[in-house]
Amino acid sequence: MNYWLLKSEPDAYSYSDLENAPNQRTLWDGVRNYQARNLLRDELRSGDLAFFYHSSCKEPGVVGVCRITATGITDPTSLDPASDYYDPKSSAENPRWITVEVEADRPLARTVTLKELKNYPQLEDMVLLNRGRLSVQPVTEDEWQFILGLAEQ
DNA sequence: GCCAACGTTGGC
DNA sequence: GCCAACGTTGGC
Repeated sequence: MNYWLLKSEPDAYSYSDLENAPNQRTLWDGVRNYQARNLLRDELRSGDLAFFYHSSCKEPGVVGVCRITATGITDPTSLDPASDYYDPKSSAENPRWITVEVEADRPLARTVTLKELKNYPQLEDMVLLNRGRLSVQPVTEDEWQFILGLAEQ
């Protein structure tokens, strides 16, 4: 099993929005970055776990855990001319944007803030801290366990 | 294929 | 609102 970190702006879609969604699941749509798309398409597997990270907000940080429940799904917003995420270069026959379904697993006992994550040498190689703008990114098992531990402090 | 201009992300 | 760090676009 692999671990990931998914960013979302809470004003657009927060962890509590996921908890309140039907079946506590949602399609992780709207990603329009090829590096992130390649991870969604090729690397994420059903059963993998991901941190839910709140970005561009008052207190950026990890707020919860979610689980990947389905993969290889064409992003429907890319085919919808009415969507902000519509991409005329994508089609049902040759989809350009592939995504996954996620399910809320559990909220962290507290938000582990970005500010705090920067303090620990154990996390200095985290993608989050070194490649700021990637919205889907891998987390190592050590990083995963360490951050879960922080949340319990 | 290079690279300048431009757009976006996201922390602060 | 600012701006650094990228990513994308498009002329050449």
